[in-house]
Amino acid sequence: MGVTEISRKERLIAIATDLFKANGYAGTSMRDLAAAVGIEAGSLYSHVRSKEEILQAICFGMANKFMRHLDQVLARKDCPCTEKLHAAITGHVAIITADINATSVFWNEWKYMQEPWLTDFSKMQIEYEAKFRSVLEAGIKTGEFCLADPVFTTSAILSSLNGLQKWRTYSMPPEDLGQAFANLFIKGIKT
Amino acid sequence: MGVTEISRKERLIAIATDLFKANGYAGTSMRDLAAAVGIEAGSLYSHVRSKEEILQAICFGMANKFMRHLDQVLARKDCPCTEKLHAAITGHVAIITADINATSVFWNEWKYMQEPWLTDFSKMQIEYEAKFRSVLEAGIKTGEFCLADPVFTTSAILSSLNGLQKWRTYSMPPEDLGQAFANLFIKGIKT
DNA sequence: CCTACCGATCGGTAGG
DNA sequence: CCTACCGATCGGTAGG
Repeated sequence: MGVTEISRKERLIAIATDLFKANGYAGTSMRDLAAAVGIEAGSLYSHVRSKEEILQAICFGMANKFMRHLDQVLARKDCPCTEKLHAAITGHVAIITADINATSVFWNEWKYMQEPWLTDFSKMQIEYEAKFRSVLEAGIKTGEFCLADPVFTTSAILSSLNGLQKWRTYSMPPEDLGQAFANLFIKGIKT
Repeated sequence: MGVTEISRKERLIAIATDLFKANGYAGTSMRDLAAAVGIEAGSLYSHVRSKEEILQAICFGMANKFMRHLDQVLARKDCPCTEKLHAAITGHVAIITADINATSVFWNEWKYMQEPWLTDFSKMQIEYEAKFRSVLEAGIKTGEFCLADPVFTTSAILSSLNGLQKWRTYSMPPEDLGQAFANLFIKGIKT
C-alpha cells in the first residue's frame, strides 16, 4: 500500500512537472493534469490536497537537491577554492540536467506558491547564493581569484547555469556542460 | 486624437507589463488589468483587440530593441572583435536595465503567444543568437578569443545577461552592470 | 477512483 | 468608456 501510494503520487508530480514547464503553473488546469494522468479531475484530490501542494513538492525538492550538494562541497577539507568552485558548478549543472523540467518549474513558477512557503523558498535561495558566494570570497583571500564584486559574480554565474532550462539545444552531451561552464567562469575570475 | 489614442494604449501596455511580470501572463486577468488601469474590463477592448495583442506588443517590442542594437554593433568597420563583443554585451544589458519588467515578460511569457507569432518570435531569438555568436567566431579567427564551442559560450553569456530580470538586488548601479558582465566574459574567453 | 456538482472567474461581445 | 451579459472553464468537494 505505502509503496503504491507513494509511487502514484510521484508519477502524478512527474507528469505535473512536464505540464507546468510547458504551459506554466497558472496555465495548467487540474483537468489538464487529470487527462494527462488518465483519471478524472476530482480523483486527483485523493492524491494531493491542492494544486499548490504539487508546486511545493517540485520547488522544494529541487531546492533541497541543490543545497545538499553545495553543503557537501563546502565541507571538503584541504581543498583549493578553485576545486571547490569547479565542483559547485559541475554539481549544480548535473542536478539541472538530471531534470530540466523540474528545474524550469523551480526557477520560473515558484512565485505562485503562497505564504509561508514563499518566504521559506526565498530564504533558501538567498542562503544558497550566500554559500556559493563564500567560495568566491575565500578564493580571493587565498589569491586564487581576482574579482571586484563577489555578489555580482555569484549572480552572473548562477544566472548562466540556471538559464540552461531554457536552452533549445545542446552543442555537447549534457554531462559535458558542467565542465564547460566551470572552464568559462574559472578562467573569467582566475588571477 | 491620434496622440491620445497611442499614449493611452502605451500606458495600458506599460501597466500590463508590470502585472505580467508580477503574476505571469496566464495569472493576470483582463479584470486585474482593468482595475489597475482604472476602467471596466469591457472597456479594455476599445484599446486592444485581445489579451494576447498586449503580450505580442511587449515581446516583439523588446526583441526589436535587442536586434536593432546588435545590428548596429555588427555594422562597425575596422573594429576589433573584443570591442564588438564588449559593445554587444553592454548594449544588451542597457536594454534590459532600461525596462526590467518588459524583459521579464519577453523572456518568460513569450510562449503564451499563438501562431504565427510564436514561430516568428522563435526565429528572431535564433537569429539574434546566431548574430551574437558570429562575433565570437570572428574573434577566434583573428586570434583574439580562445574558446572551444561558440554555440555553448553564446548561450552561456546570453543566459547570464537575461537572468538579470530575476535578480533581487544589484550590488552596483545598473549602468555599471554591462561593464561588469563584459569584463567577466571577455576575460573568460580571451587568448 | 468516478459522478455530479458548487460558486467564482475567465476572455470577450453587444449595444449604448 | 460603461452596463450587462455570453459560454467556457476554473479549483475544489460530497457522496459513493
